[in-house]
Amino acid sequence: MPDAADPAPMNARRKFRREGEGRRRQDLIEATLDSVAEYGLQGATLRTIALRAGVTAGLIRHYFPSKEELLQEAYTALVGRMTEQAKAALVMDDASPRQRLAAFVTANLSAPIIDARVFSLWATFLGRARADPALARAHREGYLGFRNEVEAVVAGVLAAEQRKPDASELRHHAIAINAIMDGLWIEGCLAGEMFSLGELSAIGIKAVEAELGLAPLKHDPEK
Amino acid sequence: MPDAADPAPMNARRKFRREGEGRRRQDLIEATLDSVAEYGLQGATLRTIALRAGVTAGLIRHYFPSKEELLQEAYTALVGRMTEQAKAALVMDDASPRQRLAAFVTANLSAPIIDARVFSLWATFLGRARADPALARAHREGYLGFRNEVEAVVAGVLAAEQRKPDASELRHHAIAINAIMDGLWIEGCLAGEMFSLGELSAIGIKAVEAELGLAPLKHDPEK
DNA sequence: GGCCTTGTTGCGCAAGTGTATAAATAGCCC
DNA sequence: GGGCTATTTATACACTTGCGCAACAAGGCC
Repeated sequence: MPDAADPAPMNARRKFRREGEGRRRQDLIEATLDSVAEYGLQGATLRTIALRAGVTAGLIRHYFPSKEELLQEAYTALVGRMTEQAKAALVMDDASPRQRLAAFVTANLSAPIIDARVFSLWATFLGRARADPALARAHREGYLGFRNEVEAVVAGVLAAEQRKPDASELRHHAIAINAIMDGLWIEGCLAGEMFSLGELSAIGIKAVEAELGLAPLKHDPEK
Repeated sequence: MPDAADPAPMNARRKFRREGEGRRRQDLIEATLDSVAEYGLQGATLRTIALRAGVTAGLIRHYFPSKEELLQEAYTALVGRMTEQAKAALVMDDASPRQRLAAFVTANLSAPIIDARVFSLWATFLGRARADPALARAHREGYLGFRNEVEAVVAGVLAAEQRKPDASELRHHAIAINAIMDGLWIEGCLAGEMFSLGELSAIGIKAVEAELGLAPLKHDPEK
């Protein structure tokens, strides 16, 4: 039976469910971030992304006019989530400024902010910032926003210590502390198993307090 | 005259010069780094790289068995050059330990180490470290090597101050100082125009000295 | 100067890419 | 329950990619 030309409905069309636009877009963005983290920008093809999202490639075009726009939105979502998590550690109103600072440092040097997948995404996208002004701008805004948060926390700590830093001094402290946290974040993401639990936080807190010239408070809480 | 089947030698074959293997490989690696920095890993195609190196794409296969090996060697070359430059600032034997430390910090926060192109490459490759064990290992070795340099310099400074830190304390200092320099390096590469000349070095030196608990030496060199 | 090695070119190929578009069907409205 | 429409699938297409291969010529050697 060579060419049976079987008209039987053996080739059934794939079943599918309709989803709301918000849900689909969110799923596609998440699948995009997953694919980029795993395969890089080159390996994150539309077909790979669609497969991970559980749809077919053509559908992506229905929600995003081009692949570039999808990547753009995915990066925006990533940056937004990162800054949101970072700031979340600051909503402890009943603590002393110094305690807030320590908690801020610790939060940014622990899960879920210390995360190899997020670091891969951060590095992958940032590698293209030099050639992509939109990426560069998105990063710049996120960076300055974060640094301003740091500066505000530092100002609170110094005020509680009766110190009156001028704007330049405050800016330098914020830049340095931001650098400390960035550097430790990278080390934690890339080689987390090299550090014992809480070690990075301890190093970070000590370094930040040294930068600010805070006397190390030991077992004696009374000065 | 439709199909003149012109056998005339109008299609001249491209002229070329033979180069030594070392020179060609080096040129190809440089062209690869340029392409990756400009177009990303996705845009750095064999044809793009060959064009920049002034050869045809096929030749690359003659020196590198696959594109992946070419990228691998390019990254190795990049890391090697970076660490080499970083260590170059340490070859000043006639300086005090503290001066050596300051010079080390300054060198790592100035050109040519502060460089947007190098940062793009660093980030691009590191973004794939999670999925590529070879990249991860290359980075790990470079990082540990650099941190050991830092630790050695720190040990020298503290010894000159009559201080006897234990291994754990020394390690923590090295991790923190490494983080400070990494963080400031990133900020300088990504947004160099936001900082005045020498500002990053000044911030870095102050932060490092604060981390080590060194008294800020002002106009009075005598203690 | 002619030969011989091999660095180098030029072209082809199969696989995979993003995009375009027509056909189908899921699910809401009445 | 029967249409209507927008979501989703499926397929086609032009193009690029990394790689393979055979012809070619540059330049050292005798």
